Amino acid sequence: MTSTTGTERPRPYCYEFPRPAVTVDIILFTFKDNQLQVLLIQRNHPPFEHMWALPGGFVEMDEDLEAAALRELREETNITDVYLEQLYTFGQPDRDPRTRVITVAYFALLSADQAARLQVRGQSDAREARWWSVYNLPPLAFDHRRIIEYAVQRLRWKLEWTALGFLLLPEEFTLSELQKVYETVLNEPLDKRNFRRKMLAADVLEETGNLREGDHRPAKLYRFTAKAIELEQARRRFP
Amino acid sequence: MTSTTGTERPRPYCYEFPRPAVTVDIILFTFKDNQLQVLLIQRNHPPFEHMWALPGGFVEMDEDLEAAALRELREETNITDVYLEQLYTFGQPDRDPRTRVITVAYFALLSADQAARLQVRGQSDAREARWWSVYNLPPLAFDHRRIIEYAVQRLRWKLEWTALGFLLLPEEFTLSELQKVYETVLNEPLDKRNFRRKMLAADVLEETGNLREGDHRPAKLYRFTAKAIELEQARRRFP
DNA sequence: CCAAAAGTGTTATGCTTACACCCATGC
DNA sequence: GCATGGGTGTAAGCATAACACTTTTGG
Repeated sequence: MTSTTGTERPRPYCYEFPRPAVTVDIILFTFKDNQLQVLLIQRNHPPFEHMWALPGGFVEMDEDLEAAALRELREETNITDVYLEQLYTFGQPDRDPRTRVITVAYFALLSADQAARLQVRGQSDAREARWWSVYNLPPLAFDHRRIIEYAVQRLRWKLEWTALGFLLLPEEFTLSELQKVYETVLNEPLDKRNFRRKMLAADVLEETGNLREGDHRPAKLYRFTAKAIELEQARRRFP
Repeated sequence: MTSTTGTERPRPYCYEFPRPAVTVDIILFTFKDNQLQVLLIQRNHPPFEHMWALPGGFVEMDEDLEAAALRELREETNITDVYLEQLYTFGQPDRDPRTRVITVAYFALLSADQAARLQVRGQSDAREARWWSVYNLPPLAFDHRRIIEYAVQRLRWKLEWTALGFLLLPEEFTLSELQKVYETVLNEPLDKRNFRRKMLAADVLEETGNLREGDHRPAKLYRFTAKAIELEQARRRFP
C-alpha cells in the first residue's frame, strides 16, 4: 500500500515477516419475539460503511482469544455472563479489502432476560446496534453472512444433540416456549407430547412452582438444573 | 525487544498496531502396527530444540488457511491426498516464548498405504520426522501435547458418529482390521458380531473380491464406497 | 490334529414414533 | 359458552445389546 494523502498514520510495529491482523467476531444469539435473533452493529466507517456486521475487534497482544471475545462483548454490549464457545476461524485472503485479516469466530447464546436488558454501548463513534432475525438479515459486511450461516448450522446441531436450547430463553419458561425455540431453530414442527416427554426425561428441568398467567390456561414454569450444561450428549455409537 | 548482538535481522514489515504471527499446525493421524499414530518432527532450533513438535508453519499473506495446512504437509512430507478439517485455534499469549503466535490446528487422516510410502522431506535443516503412538508420546514443544489430546478427542467423536475410521487404513482392509482401528481409538473392546452387522448395514463398504492370506483362515477384503465420506451421520434427535 | 482368526443369528429390551382428546382460563 | 393454548397415554415398530459356536486355514 502506498501513501495517498497526508492522513498517513505512523506504523511503529515492525516484523521480519509479514503478519496478518487477527480479530474475533461474536455471533450472539437470543430468542425474542418468537424469532431466533442475532446481534449486529452498523458500521459507520469504510469499508462496508453503513452496512451491518458482527460485533468484534482486534485481539490484543497479551490476551487470550476467548478473553478477546468476552472483552469485545463487554465493550460493545455490557454483557458479561454468556455461554461462549469457539466456532471456526475464517481466513480467506480477500475477506477484508484493506489488509489480510484472520478472524476467530465465537458463538454465544444469550438468555432472553439479558437480551431485553441489553444496552448497546454508545461507542466513541455512535454506532447503532440491534437484533435481527436470522431468517431476515440485512446485507452484511465482509463474509459475515457466511459466518452467521455457519453459526446457525452449529446451533441447529447443538439443539439436536444437547439440551442447550434453554440458554436462549429467560430464566423461567414454559415447555411450549422451549418447544417454540426448538421448532424455530430446527425450522420444522415437533410433536408436543414427544417433545415434553423427551425433555422431562432428560432430567435437566425442574418446575419453579410458578405459573405463566396469560390469555388462557396458565402454564407451569420451569428452570434448567445445573447439570444441564455439562450434559453434552453422552450417547455412544458403539456399545 | 531490543538489539542484543550483531545478528539482528531487518524488520521491514510495519503496521500501525501490533500483530500476532499466525501459523497452522497439522495433526496427521494414521493407523500402523496396530497403533493410532501421529506424525511429529524433531526441532533443531530453539526454542524447544531437540524436542518433538507437530508439523506446521507460518501462513503466507495471500494464502487461505486450509491451503497453508496443505502446503506445509506437502513441503514436509510430500503428502497431497489427505482428509483435512479445521480442528481449533489455539492462542494463549504465552504459548510461544518468542512472540505472540496464534495457531490454527488442522486435523488430518492418512491412509496406512500412504503412511508406509511416506518420505519425510529432508528440509534445509535435516530434521527428523517419525510416527509416534498417541498413547506413548515424547515430550512435546509448545502446547502441542494439549493440541494432540484435543485432536484425539475429536477423532474419537468422529469414529463414534461417522464411518470415517477407514480413512486411517489401506485401500483394502478386513473387517477385523477395521474393528481394531475402532477399538484402539475408542480405547475399549467392541462386540465382533454387532460391529460387523452395523458396519455392513451402514452400506459404505463393498467386498473387493480379494482375500487377505495369512497364518490362518483368509479374510475377505473390503473397500469403502464413495458415499462413505459424505455420510456425516444424518441421525436426528427429534422426529 | 491343533491353534488361531474368520465368520455367523437370535432373542429380549428399551427407545422412538405416531396419534386425539380433555382441561383450565379469560373474555 | 366458546376460543385458546396447556396438558396427558398408549401401542407398534425398530434399533440396540448380549451372547457362543462353527469354519477355514497353516503348520
